[in-house]
Amino acid sequence: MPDGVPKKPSRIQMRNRRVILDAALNVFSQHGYRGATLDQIAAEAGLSKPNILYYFQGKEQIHLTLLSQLMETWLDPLVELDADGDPKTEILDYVQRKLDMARDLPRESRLFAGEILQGAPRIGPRLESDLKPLFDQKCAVIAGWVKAGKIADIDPQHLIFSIWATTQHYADFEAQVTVLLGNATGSNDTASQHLRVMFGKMLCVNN
Amino acid sequence: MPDGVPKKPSRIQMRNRRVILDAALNVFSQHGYRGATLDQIAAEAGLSKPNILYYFQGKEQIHLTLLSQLMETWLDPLVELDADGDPKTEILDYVQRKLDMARDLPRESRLFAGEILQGAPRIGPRLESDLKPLFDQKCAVIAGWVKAGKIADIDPQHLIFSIWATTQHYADFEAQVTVLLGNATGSNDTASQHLRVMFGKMLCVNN
DNA sequence: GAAAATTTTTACCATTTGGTAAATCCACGA
DNA sequence: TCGTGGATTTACCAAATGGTAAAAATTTTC
Repeated sequence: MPDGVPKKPSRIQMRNRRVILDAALNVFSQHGYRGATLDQIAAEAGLSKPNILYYFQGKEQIHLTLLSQLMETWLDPLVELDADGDPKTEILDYVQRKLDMARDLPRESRLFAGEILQGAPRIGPRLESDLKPLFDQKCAVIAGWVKAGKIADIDPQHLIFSIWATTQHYADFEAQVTVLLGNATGSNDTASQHLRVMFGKMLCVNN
Repeated sequence: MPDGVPKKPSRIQMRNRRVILDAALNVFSQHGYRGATLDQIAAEAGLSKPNILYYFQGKEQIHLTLLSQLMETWLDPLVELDADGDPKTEILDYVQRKLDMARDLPRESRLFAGEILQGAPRIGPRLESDLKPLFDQKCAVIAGWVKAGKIADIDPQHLIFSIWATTQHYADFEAQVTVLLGNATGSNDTASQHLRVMFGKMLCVNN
């Protein structure tokens, strides 16, 4: 059986892979792909550099692994958008899920933002193969709601862009947001409330 | 006069500084601070690396110079927001100016986004000193409009965040937008129309 | 408990990168 | 046209960086 079953990873392999990926997520999300170094990742993971390269083929593979894992998580909230649900509720719930994700997974949000910002040099293909089909499908769903007069006449594509932009903003531009809000108050769900009002009014059929 | 007047720069100095900064903007906006190299900048500028270091003290100074110059341009559209104008018009025009800037200066938008994404390590102080006062002032203006019942009851801070996020999205996430829109049609002002409708409905007092 | 397999460390290496010193080139005013 | 000061190149350098080979340590298996 010269190449058949990849052999299941040992406990120690599982643990160290997780530790390395978590450390790499910290470093990559903060410094970008080129700004991150294997030494930093190794230090953060509490392992030696050669030991890291025992678990991953190289720097690029670590980055790619992170992006791949992230892609699934990233699409989840949109997958859940249900064509058979109440249109306004479905969209507002989607906004909330996206905002929750930016809150709970800011490192992932920044990792993704950094990759796209640089022209998606590594994840580009998966945008086409994974993201675009889902995007087109959900745009069609929303277009159906518009045509049926269930929500206001709005361009589905740009609606989704606006949802992404406004929700991810709180993770990706956190440094700026923190400065401007004075980060004193528990302004946590002020954003949630604002976005709920904003998209709520936008979808309203009257006026 | 051992240190008084800095002496006015020659034509060749003016030209080369501009050339270098333009090249650096290309490289920094595409690869981030650490991802950019002096060799890349030199190649892009058509100069040798030591020659670049003849005009700037180092890599960091080039980056800082770009960010400083950018800061002014960046704040301009918000400065123009007039407390004495028609509230809805003022805000919608501001959205349009921001969107125009994302269209005309995508490199600058990405440079800024990259810096903030990494925690604003170099421009942080100027967020406090330059951006925050202006932000607070304009928030007060908008809050006044809200209190006077001239626009809907909306949180000024988060309104501005939403405007920044949605407009800059088209520059910062261009790689993604291009994939998802199929970049075929002249979808240039579809975004403008969408944002106009979106923020227009949001500010509407009725309902 | 010894052999086999896996994991970790030590000691490197080639390349890249930001930066410097000094020699050379060149424009331009006297 | 010649000298002078600014502009440019050549030849480097030390540190950092991604990565490797092989020995040593450790765990697992029989």
